[in-house]
Amino acid sequence: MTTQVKIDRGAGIAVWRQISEWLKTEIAAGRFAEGARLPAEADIASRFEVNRHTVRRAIAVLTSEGILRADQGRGTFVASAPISYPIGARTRFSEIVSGQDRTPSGRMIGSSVEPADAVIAEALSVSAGAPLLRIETLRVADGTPVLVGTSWFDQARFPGLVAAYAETGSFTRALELCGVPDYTRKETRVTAELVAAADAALLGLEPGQPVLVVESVNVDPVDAPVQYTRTRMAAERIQLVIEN
Amino acid sequence: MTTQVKIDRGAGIAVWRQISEWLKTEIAAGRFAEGARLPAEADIASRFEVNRHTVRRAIAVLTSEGILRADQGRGTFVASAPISYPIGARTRFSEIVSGQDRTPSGRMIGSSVEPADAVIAEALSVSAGAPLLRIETLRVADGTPVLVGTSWFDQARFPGLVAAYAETGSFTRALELCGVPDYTRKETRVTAELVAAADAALLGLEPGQPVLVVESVNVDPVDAPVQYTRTRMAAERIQLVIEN
DNA sequence: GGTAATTTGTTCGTATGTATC
DNA sequence: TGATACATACGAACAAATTAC
Repeated sequence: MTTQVKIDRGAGIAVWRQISEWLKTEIAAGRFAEGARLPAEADIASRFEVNRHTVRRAIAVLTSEGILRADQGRGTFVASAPISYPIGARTRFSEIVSGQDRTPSGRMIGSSVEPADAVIAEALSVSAGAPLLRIETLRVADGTPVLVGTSWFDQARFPGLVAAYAETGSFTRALELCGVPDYTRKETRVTAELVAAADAALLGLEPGQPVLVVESVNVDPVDAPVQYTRTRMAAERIQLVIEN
Repeated sequence: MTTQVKIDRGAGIAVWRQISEWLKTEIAAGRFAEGARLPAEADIASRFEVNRHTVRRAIAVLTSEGILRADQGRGTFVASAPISYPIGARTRFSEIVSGQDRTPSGRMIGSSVEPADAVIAEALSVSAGAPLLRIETLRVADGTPVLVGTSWFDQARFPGLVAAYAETGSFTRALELCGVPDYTRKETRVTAELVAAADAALLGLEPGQPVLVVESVNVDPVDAPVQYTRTRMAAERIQLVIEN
């Protein structure tokens, strides 16, 4: 049963908007399944007796909202549902992703040693200017890049961390090797920004798209700060979930 | 004492980037206080012996990051720190804002009755298509618009809610009048999007700026869903804080 | 209230360095 | 080596908004 919707011209609502609303409700109602291909633009156009450009405009706004995904030459598809990313004391990327029947992976983009700026020094309880390890990582779920993260560690405390991370590919295990048996997330701050050029390339995002920026501090069992992380997440592919 | 910094040409780092880093560290070090006016572009340009365009580019990246704020004719200012918005079971806008020595206010933008779409019906445990009250609000802190929220309620359960909200200006008190003595936040989902045109006008944002989108469900003391809210927050003015 | 000075915003044009093929 | 594309940097002039006198 497809809802019979007519275009209402001269109703003060642009035709492209009426079509985009129709598409939205069809998708929300599940009549176009996740990942399904939409009818060709020409078919939608003839169904509503409008020009194909009108349909294109309707589709364009939904792609910019991340609801649709248009691949040149292949067609337009209902975007896959965003990954739900629970924010809690024991957030671990790989566990979250595998819990949603997706395959996680990740790799180190780079690492360096740099002096602590005022904000990070405060968060890690080191003096400003103290040398910090910086590790840049890219996390992927089911082949789609989802987030890039920058983590800072006190170099004096964890001299062997970069090697340990390069070997294990996991902060949890790398920190174990460096004598931190467990860690928990203490505070999390969330904002949104426009994607930086370098991140856009890594995440496969168009410039001008929004990213969620999550800054958090991980502490060891005795509550000493261990890791400061700034994560940029492709907003259209992820949804943070806070349970109360 | 202002740090003496020289521009290093031919060092592989663009001049505009060196200036933007310099500005960033000056601000982080507190040498330009929050709300303070920066030297005029022309002055910074002559201080570093570069073109004004070069300074403008440095300033542009910092405005896009929300660190600076440029007003034509007035000058360029260090942006005020974002409001910290704790997400918890008892989140109340007015308490959060007054707790940070800012003056909260708000007004109702509009209200209507509309049939429940699939997602909201599920969240509010009503059948799809059931009539819902939709209330649109704008929240302001210290004269700056911070967020626009759309809330949905089951009309059958709260027929007098719009009037109660219009009178009290508070969901807490309006729900009290409708027989809900207290409510708590059950689940919160966070994403980011580009601001919609209508919201941009309300929030005083440029089109193309990111907004944090927070969707949440409030439940009454017996855990029945009462209110579904979709809030759009000016990302540059707010920071969500999740304590663990 | 009017005017000039100040400051950011916009649009031309020109030249140079850098990376890629 | 040359051709090309792109980002960077400079210069000049003017528009638009705000402030100071």
